[in-house]
Amino acid sequence: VKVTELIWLGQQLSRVGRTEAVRNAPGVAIAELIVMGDLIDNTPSSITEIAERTGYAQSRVSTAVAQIVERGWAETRSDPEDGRRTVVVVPDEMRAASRAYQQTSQPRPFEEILANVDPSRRPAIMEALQELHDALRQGSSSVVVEDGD
Amino acid sequence: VKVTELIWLGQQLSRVGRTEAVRNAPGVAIAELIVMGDLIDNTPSSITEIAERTGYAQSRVSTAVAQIVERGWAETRSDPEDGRRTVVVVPDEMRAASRAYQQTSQPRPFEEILANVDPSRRPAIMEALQELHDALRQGSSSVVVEDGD
DNA sequence: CAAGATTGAACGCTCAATCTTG
DNA sequence: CAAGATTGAGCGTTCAATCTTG
Repeated sequence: VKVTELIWLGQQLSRVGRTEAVRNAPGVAIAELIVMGDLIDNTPSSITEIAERTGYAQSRVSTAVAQIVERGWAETRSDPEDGRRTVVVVPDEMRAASRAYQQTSQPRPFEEILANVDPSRRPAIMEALQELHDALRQGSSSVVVEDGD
Repeated sequence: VKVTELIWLGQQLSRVGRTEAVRNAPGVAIAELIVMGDLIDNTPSSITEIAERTGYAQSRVSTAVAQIVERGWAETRSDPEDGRRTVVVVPDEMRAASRAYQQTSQPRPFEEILANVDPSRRPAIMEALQELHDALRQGSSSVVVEDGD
């Protein structure tokens, strides 16, 4: 894999995902969805923590969280131990909704990505993507919420 | 893999690659490098063909090619069969230089990506990325040049 | 007419700086 | 002082429209 291939591949993957996201949630910025996904998988977090995990700039996370709260998808509270920190809390209903969504419209973008892949190889590819995702995320020291149904 | 995870993963992959590319080729736009990589792997192509394969907008490819030619990395010729078409030709020396480059500085960005991956799984992950790349590219009907040394 | 060049608006992001406030 | 909000400049890209030219 060449460096340009890596860049290109990354662009295509996020492009396909982005197209799907825009279809399902028109008018919602991608950064908001990424932040929501991050919040769903983690314990209540400060702006800085979210920025570190997602890789977005602090200013971007700050505005994204503001929009998320405006949408009623999460709440912000003051950290009782450090009043300066804004802790973003996502209600469990959102986690449940997210899980429900996964089961219905999961296939679409992955079908597109795997269209030209040998069917017998598809599970291995998906598994590799998941591992890669988890490993990269781990690099940002995230704490995964074991989200018991 | 959730849709937001797909988008995030894609962003990280291209971000890591982009950082490496900027380090090695400061002042060169990413789109130029992607187009160069595309040209190296394909027979001489028109602007439209490059745009279809890379997924970049026609206007972006047009300006990127202009800059590439200015750098002396490729030449444009008129298609003898259709004077309207601009055929972009990359000299074999560039292919050789690209290959030489692969062998030297290949490791860097992939080290970073695979840092938190179980070492025994790394070959499988890299293989999966290559397959995925080739499959997605195939979707844009590219003609790979068998680049005999 | 179709291929490509060119240009300008819009978008989303980063970066950097500044302001507010525990 | 540090966390976060806010704002503006800069960058790269898409989109859409227009112009040029075989």
